[in-house]
Amino acid sequence: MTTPGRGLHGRVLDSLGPAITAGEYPPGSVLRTDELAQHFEVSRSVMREAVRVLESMHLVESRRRVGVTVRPKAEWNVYDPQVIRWRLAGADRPHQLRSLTVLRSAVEPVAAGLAATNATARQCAELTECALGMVANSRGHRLDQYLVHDVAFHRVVLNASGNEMFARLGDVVAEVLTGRTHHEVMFEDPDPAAVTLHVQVAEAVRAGDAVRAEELTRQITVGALRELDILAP
Amino acid sequence: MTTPGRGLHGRVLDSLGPAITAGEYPPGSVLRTDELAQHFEVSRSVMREAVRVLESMHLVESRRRVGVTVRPKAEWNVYDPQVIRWRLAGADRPHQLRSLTVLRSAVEPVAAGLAATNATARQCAELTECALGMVANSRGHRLDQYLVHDVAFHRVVLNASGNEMFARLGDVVAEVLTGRTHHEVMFEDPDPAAVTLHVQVAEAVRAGDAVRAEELTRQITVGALRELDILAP
DNA sequence: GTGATGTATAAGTCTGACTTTTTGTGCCGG
DNA sequence: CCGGCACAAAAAGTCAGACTTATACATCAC
Repeated sequence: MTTPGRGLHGRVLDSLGPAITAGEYPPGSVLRTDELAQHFEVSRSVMREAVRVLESMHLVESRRRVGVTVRPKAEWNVYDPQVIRWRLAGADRPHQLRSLTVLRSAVEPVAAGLAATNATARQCAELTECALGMVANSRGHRLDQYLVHDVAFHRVVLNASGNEMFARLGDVVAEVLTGRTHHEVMFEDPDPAAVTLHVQVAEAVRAGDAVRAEELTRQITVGALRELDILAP
Repeated sequence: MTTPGRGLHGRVLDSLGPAITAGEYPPGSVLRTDELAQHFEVSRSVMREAVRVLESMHLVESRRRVGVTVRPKAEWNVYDPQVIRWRLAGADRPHQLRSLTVLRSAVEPVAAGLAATNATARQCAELTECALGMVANSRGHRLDQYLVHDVAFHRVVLNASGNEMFARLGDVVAEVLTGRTHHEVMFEDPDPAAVTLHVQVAEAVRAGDAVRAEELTRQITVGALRELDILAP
């Protein structure tokens, strides 16, 4: 699904990044570049590049005469897609999934409202296409195909909003939806009400009805929150 | 305000990062590590570390036998605080400010609603303190002090939401508020209505009234959107 | 035209020596 | 006993150079 680490430093990151985000090295821990290089059997230059990347994600801080110290969780760049993937792959996956779903519930309705006024004809067409694809695969345990269209749907909405910050959350939403399907409720068919809501959102966007698109999307995200027991049913 | 680049590679980034985000090297441009190293008068190792960081921000892609190519804007990690700062310092500052304000308008109301149910007594106290500080400095061209309290206020709300993704947007909001004060309307005193709204939000959060806190904060963000002519007055 | 082969290129890797900053310590004087 | 100052050790930071590897592109055979 995700491109594995390019080059040696990438493979080091694939191993060290998840270890840090998983709390294997608790905040305040001090690592030394030379030891890490030995442990991963790479040269110091490669190790230094890996540390630089971790530093740019605010996962660690490198200081002279001290070493590489792990920063407190609150300072991590939690919007970095790489960090998100590492955390989703780790132990606090459920917690991460909740945080991201709450974020979705704030962003997606507003994005849908903007999409209603900004979407191009092409995007409207894609939207209805995705919605139809969801309908077509909503019964008979065709969850894989359903998921593909669901992800595409939300991606188009975020892109159509015309706001680059929203657009960049497409990957995040994709991860959340995929994670939910593959780990929570992969047995049953999707909620028919949710499917209907997606179709209606597509209609509202096409009709340019911002208020309606926003409200309908809010209902979709409310459903997502309920699934994770963040809201009472 | 922001920590300048630590070490040589940091100084290279301070120069190269803004150049890329400003479009000085348009997407698709190919740079070569050796040339860059010469240009910045640093060794290849230092240059490589800088490129690695840019790569982790998805600003560039490094491929063998090709060089370092600048990626299209749509792929940049626009949530990276460093990238945000670089862009705010550059030419498309107005555009960036708009995008971020729209993001605020989506996130902050929801965050305020959550804060109403999750804020600790300590946080409630801080909130009223900030609000009072805003009131005290809302007249007589004391914009600097007003700004300090305004930033602190929104930071507390985002932290009190209990959602780590929201909390991490504190820096972004701070940049937006600071940017607005220092470049848009720094002559006149702040809108009295906005000041009142902040006080009322503090009250609502303290009272645990989530719906009211959300609605009031929505009014604040609507005001921010109007200021940038994103919404009609 | 298509496919195999070769080659030049730029990134990737490694090593070792050297520099610089910073922390901690220990000595000395007060 | 304490405060400050100088010194030494430790770890990151920097550099230069040699070597390796992947790959785009051109060339050639069919």
